[in-house]
Amino acid sequence: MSLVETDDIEGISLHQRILSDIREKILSGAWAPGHRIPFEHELTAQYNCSRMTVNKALSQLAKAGLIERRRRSGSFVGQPQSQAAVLELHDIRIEVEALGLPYRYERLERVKRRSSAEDRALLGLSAPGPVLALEGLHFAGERPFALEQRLINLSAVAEAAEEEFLDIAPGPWLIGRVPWSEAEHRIRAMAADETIADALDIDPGAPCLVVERRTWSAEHPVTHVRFIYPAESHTLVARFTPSQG
Amino acid sequence: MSLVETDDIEGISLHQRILSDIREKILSGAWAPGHRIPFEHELTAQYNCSRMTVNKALSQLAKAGLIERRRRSGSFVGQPQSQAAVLELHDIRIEVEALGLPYRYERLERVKRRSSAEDRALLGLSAPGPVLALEGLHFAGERPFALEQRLINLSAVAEAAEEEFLDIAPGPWLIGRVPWSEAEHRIRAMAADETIADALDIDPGAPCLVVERRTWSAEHPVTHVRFIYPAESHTLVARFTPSQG
DNA sequence: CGTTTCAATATGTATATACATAATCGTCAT
DNA sequence: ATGACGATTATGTATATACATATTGAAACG
Repeated sequence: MSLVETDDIEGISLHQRILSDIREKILSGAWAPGHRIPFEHELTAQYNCSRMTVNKALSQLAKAGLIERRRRSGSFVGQPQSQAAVLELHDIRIEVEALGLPYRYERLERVKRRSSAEDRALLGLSAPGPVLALEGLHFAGERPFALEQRLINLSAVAEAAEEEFLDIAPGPWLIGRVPWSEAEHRIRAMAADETIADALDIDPGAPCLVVERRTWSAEHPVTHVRFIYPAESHTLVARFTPSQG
Repeated sequence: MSLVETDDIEGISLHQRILSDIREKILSGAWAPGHRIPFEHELTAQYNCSRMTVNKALSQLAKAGLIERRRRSGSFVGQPQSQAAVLELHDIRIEVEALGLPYRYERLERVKRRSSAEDRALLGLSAPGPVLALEGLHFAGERPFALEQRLINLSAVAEAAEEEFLDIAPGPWLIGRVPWSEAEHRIRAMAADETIADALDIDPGAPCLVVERRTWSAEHPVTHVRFIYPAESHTLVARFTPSQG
């Protein structure tokens, strides 16, 4: 017999099989939260493999949050999975073009200023500094599709100060330039006030979907953006399959 | 010198350090998409460690999608990250209790019927069959917090037919019983109609956040639920870090 | 009875090694 | 040129081993 077991009949590696066996037990409810799963040495015997192989599977399950491991005590099924879903946030241009409509961006306002207290709160900045405040409209055909209100931290993205953003949206511009390491989204419903209703050509008080995003690059706040969609124009879609395969 | 290197001064393991060093290079833009990162044997030399240790770091980066690995060719920085965000959808009870308010669920309606065409469209069913239609209110203190409209496919969850759901919400009940393998969410804004406004004790036409979820268990549609939140009562939050830390 | 100490135990990380597998490159024959 | 083929190379998976570390449980001690 060769040193390396080749039970690899179905094209999946052994640690993957161990991983999915255990995941199955947990997701099916056979092993309830808090249940102690077999020790590494027991699985080693059960699968007739080395501890390293078992360890690889269990480490991955632990990283995914499905199990919790405690030295000397063993590994336990984690508490009810928080219902996390992967939310895809497409570029607005892509969304509009997916509707078969011509896309256009139009700048409404562009102000360079020292950050106000409100600016700093939105960006998550502690010290004052230069910011760029932008407002623009995304069109689908002739109809306004979304209003964008954005702050850019010029201390983090100095080049943005030179850019006019007349008909290119700041989103794509930033993506090409500043790699982001972290982002936070807030999604809510809101009634359009006079200004927003005017820009989006809807009735004041009409419901809107608001998506706010804060972005960091290596600990530095980069931008805060608020997209305001008329209720009819937008639905976010999120698909979810529990824990990676 | 001991067999195991103990450069573990800062409490992070070596493969973790290698991983975050490389991630840093990628996120900072120093290594652009398509750039070939050093071979395992080069990193082995650079960090003065074994190939297994380097491999562990690179495998994790690959699983996270930050790099792409090709046999015989090497490992390459992946293409621009798709803007996916992890959206946490908590149990409503948890959310309410996090606000420090007492939680209560109250059933408004419960109808068992043969699925209508609309029911089948919502659930994603092709053939007719029995369904349970539920409507209920989630309270935070004395105020309505969310209205829930739910369909349960009784062909998939027969036990639900016997349950009254008078003051236990169908969500937690289902989670304990039916493991779900897939879910789809739709999020949008909507104006409250007469019925909804009445139930939530808000003005007709007031903006609401609507979260709809369809759930499958092993290919079978299980349930469709629509949560309707008054705009003030709810903000979805999604945090995102490209590739886990 | 409470506390300290110590051995046992399960996991965490790393090593050196072995073989498998996929892709690429150069060589050689057609 | 072109295509077949084998050598080379980088990654993929697994093994056996070694030592670290946190935590538990029991024994020893005051």
